[in-house]
Formats: sequence, C-alpha cells, structure tokens
Amino acid sequence: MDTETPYSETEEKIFLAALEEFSLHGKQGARMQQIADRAGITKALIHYYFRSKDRLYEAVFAFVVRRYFINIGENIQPGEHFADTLRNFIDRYIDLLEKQPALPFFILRDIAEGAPVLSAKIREHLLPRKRNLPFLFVSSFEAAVASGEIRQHDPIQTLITVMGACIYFFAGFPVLSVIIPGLKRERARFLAERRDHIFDIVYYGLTPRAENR
Amino acid sequence: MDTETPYSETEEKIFLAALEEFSLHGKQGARMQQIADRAGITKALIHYYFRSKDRLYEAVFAFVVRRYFINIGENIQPGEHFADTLRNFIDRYIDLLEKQPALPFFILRDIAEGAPVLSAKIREHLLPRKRNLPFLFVSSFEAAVASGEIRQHDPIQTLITVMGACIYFFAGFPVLSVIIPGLKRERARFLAERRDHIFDIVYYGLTPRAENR
DNA sequence: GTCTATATCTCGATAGAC
DNA sequence: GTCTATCGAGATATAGAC
Repeated sequence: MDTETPYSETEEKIFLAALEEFSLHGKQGARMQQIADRAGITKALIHYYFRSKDRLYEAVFAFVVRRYFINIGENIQPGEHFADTLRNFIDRYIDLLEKQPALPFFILRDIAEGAPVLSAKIREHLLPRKRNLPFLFVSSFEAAVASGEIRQHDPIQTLITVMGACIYFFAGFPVLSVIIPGLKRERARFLAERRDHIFDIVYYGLTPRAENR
Repeated sequence: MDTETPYSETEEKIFLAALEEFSLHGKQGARMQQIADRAGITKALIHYYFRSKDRLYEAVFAFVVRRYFINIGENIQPGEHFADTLRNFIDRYIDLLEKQPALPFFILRDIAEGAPVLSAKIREHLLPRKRNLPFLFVSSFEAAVASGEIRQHDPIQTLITVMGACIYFFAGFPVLSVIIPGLKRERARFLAERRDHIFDIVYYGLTPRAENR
C-alpha cells in the first residue's frame, strides 16, 4: 500500500497491522499484542515508534481520513452535466471503498462511539476546502436543476442516498452474502453492475418523467 | 421498553443500562461500573444476574437482533403494486431504525468482526421464513416487471440501494451533521422528507421513462 | 437480593540488556 | 532497533456479611 509517508519498513509493518486490527476491533477492542503479532514484532517496538496506543490510533486515523476525505475530494472535475458529476462521484467513491474495504468499518467504528475523532477531522480537513466532493456534488446538482437537466429535488437528500447506496454494499456485505446466494462468488461482477445500477436509478429518478401509472 | 422477557425489575434495569452502555461504547469499551451506575445498583449485582460481561453482552445482542428480524421478517403485506411494497418497505425500515437508533451500530460492530453472530441469526430466523421482507420485496419486484409497472432491473441491486439509502442516514448521522449545517436541529423534518425522497428517486428511477437528454 | 471489600486478571507501558 | 521481563492501572469477577 502507498502510505505516502517516509515510514521505515518496520514502522510501515506496524502501521498496516494497526490499521487492520483497529478496523476489526475498534480502538478499545484492538490489542497491542495482536498488532505486534500481525506485524511480526513485539509490543515494545510499537511503543518505541508510536509511543502509545492513543498516538498509534491517531496516526492511523489521520492516514485514513487523508485517503478518505482528501484524495476523494481532490482533482475532481465538475462535469458539464450533472450526469457526469454523478457518474464520477459513484465511480470514485466505489473505487475508494474497493481499494480499502476495511475503511468503512474503521470509520463506522468511530461513528458508533459518537464520532469524536472523525468530527474533528472533518472540521479540520474537509470543511475548509471548497472543492471537496460533497460541495461539488451539491453545486453541480443545483446548476442542473436550474438548466432543466433534472427536476427540483433536495441535493442533500440525494447525496445521502448515493453515499448510502455505495457504502452499504461494502458495509453490509457479510450480511448480504448470507441472504443472497452466490454473492460471494460473483462479488466482482455484482460490484461492476452496481455502479451502473446506482447511476441509472438515481439519475433517472431525477430526470423529468413520463406520464404513466 | 418491551423486552418481551420475564425479567425481574432489577434485571430489566441492568439490561436497559447495558443496552445503552454497549450501544455507546461497544463490547470492549463498555464498563461494568458504568452499567451499574446507570442502573442504580452495584457491579456485584450484575454478576449475580448475568454472571459475566460476555454473557450480558450476549443477552443484549440477542435481544437487539431478535427485534430487528422480527420487525423486518413478519407481518408485511405485499402491496398490489410494487409502489405499495416499496413504500411499505421504506416506512417499516425507517420506523425500525428510528425506534432503535443504536441498532445499526450494534450490527455494524458485529459485521466489522466478520458478522459471526449476525450470520447465525439470519440463517436461523430469516432464511427459513418465506414471507420475510427481502423475499417479498424481490417477488413483488419481479411481478411488477412482468406487469410492466417498472422496467427490467435487478431486484437485488435495488434492495441494496434502498436499504443503504435508509440506513446511511442513521449510521452516518454524526458525520452528516458536521457537514450539513442545521441537520441536528432539523433532524425530524429531514427524516420525514427522507421517506418521500427515497421512494420518489427509486420508484421513478424504475418506471418507464420519458425520452429526453 | 443487595451491598462492601478484595482477589484476580488483562493489557498498555516501561526498564534495561543486547 | 529490537528483544525479554516486569510493572502498575484499571477492569472483571468473587467472597462473604447483612
């Protein structure tokens, strides 16, 4: 994985082990011993590099947030039509989740505890940027309403719907794969279709409609 | 709250305190002392009734999951049109989440650990029943495709989209309320609109469409 | 059944050798 | 930088009086 940081080899091993352990068990549930085992070193070394469990968690969280909120928000072009913006949003979001499937759990863990760390990170990193993904989504949406491309609707509601539709496949996968036979085996195909499906439903749910039913 | 169990008054106090504490902090993060304080008794009494923290957590989790599956698994009427089924599904699902907002976090915690408990409960409670909510959703969907009410589409993809759209509002609320000014204050109104929004997007995303764009 | 007091244990953190 | 050994805090769990 590209941590984009000048970590030593050992640091990186610890870091990755921690990411996995924290994702699986949360901050409280994670065990330093388990992280050490995963990384193939001893607890003492973790403290040597990261000083404390709190700091280690902080480091992992900061990394995750950078990936999640900043990478996703940068270099994105608002499409000429809302259709392009929407498609772009879905693809980027699913790409991100696919590349780092532990990520939603990591985030949701924090949320489950009232999102103490996450809220701070959002305020610090996401809100100050004008070109972040949610912001672009909303402004592109409003432009499209004005131009008549889509109907009058609430952009925030739509944003939540799209994010939920994307993330739930990953977050709910273990459950879904019990309910839906063959899902595990055909995950890749299903996920590819998922992008089209979400776009299709949402976009045509927004466009001016035929008079029927 | 209706625990539907023949608990003594003290047991019930402990149980409810535990439900709250576990919801807030997870299994590991929860503190027996805190549960005792919430319940207005001492730690020793918790052990008297529930033997160990593990067993207490088990009891709470089993209760939460039972509620979840009982609610989504029974008493649902397939509507005459898919529109009715969809509307019904959304309303029930959001009702359930609203009544028990800690539920997604409980579930997500289990999922993050590979859904050991949840998978078992699904196999045990949901799959054997023919009239469960997902099943009815899919069969109503297919009937509607056949009758021409909606277009050809994948019912499973649609089901995931709807569930994700419903649940993400609750699961993501702490984050969303940071990004979206005023969300916390207007939660009730926003949630009411949410039902209409999801129905509108999804249903008209599925119906035969005007030729435009 | 409920409490106080205490035993036991788990786990993060540190000391110190190499 | 990395290890082994150990400490000490804090949490779960138990004993025993009432």
